[in-house]
Amino acid sequence: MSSKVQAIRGTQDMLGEQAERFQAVVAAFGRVRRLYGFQRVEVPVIEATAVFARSLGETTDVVSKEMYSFEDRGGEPITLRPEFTAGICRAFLSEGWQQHAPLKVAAHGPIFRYERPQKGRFRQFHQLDAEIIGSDAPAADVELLSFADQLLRELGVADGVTLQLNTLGDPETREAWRAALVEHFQAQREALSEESLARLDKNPLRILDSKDARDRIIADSAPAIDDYLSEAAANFFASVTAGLDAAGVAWTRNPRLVRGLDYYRHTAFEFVTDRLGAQGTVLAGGRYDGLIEALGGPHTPAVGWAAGIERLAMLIERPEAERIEVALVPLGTAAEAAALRILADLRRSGIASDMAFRGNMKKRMQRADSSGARYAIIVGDDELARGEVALKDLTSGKQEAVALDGLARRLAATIPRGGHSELAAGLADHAASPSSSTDRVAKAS
RNA sequence: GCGAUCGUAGCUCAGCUGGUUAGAGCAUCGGUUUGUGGUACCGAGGGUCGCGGGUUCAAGCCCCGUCGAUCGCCCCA
Repeated sequence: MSSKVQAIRGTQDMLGEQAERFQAVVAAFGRVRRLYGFQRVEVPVIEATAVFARSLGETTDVVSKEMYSFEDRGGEPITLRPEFTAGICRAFLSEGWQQHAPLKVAAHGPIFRYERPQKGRFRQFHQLDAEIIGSDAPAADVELLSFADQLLRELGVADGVTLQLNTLGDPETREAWRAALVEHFQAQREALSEESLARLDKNPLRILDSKDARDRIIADSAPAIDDYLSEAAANFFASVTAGLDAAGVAWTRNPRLVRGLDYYRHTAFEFVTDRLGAQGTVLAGGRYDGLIEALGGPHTPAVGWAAGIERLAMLIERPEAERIEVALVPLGTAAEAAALRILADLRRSGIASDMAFRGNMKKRMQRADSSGARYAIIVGDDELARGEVALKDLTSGKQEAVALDGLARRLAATIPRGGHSELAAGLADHAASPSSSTDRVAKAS
């Protein structure tokens, strides 16, 4: 294999079921996004490295070791986006989108991180992303979390997933708590793991979610943020949780859920599953009121989340495979020309169809069958002479002669329009029953 | 960056303590007189056993390296 071309480590090629799962996640995101009034936004995959370096704080491991950075031919430092948020905030500033604040936007696409691949973790992966920029209201947090919650419900993964919620408070709260934590850990530093000793200098909050048993005892007895919350911060968090309760979004408090970077304020959350090993976080986000300032903009409060498409795709029920409705089976050269005409008519009428044009009739019928089509249209010289075709129902095996004239129109009336009306079909499914799509999968399998 | 396990046909795997021309199922392609699919039967193609080196009379099997995969650690914006 060494002489053959191969995919870059940590990238993936998807076909068939994998691609269908991926597409199902994106389609659900698109539907729910519209229900919540989030506009679709498109931003570049590449940005000036400074966009991410400044938003992430220049020094961290994240910036120095885990970004795909390079110089372009003009010598400009460029980075493949390691997240959506910084790029969207940059666009918010450089495109003058402040005039639209508060701005509700959603995006999805490839994300790059130079990491060791493992389960549900790739170097090129894909995220869904939602942001509300320019609102300091707790209602924005609630809105965003409701969106996330409904998305996971519609994907059918909500049952195995819990929303863990915490507050990091306002800057004063955060500083006071951080100082108390450092003091607490310093006092017992001999008992900490080596990793946590390093964290003590770099990122003390992270000791709270250490997996090491030695750290756990110390972390569990660490001071809780609740004792340091300012009145304003406490009120903010209370509004968020009350809003979630009112909206019927289930949550649990996780006082050890933290974010390392200073621009995070108030709400932090993760939707977590136990079904993906060490990579159990399926959707995560929080309030980042300090980020836009870090990019050189005016103080602009904002909240957002991102979710890994691949991880969600692994969790959902297998989606129904895409298939065509009608397969044409022409017999002979004259018939093939006629069949091409019929095929074009069907497709223009919105009926997904294809043609089997190789092999003898048996092979062609086999191909028609394995395409998953509901009908086969058999076009032979006999039929053509009479101005008809044979329409065979591949489920029942019944076959009848049908006039060529108006064939596409007749079929269009009985066959649901397929292919390019996925969004409408999805909405219809949802209206009928939230679980209808999984029901169909169950029946099909 | 670190550790563990793994790497045989497109896919899932078999290949006994190292011993002739490396197998199966599925898939693909063709055939059972180009007019009828889901079954059945016959046949074909497809592998320098990830790659490189070493040990040996002999390596798919043992050793080293390398690349890749998987799972975990670190990290997780």
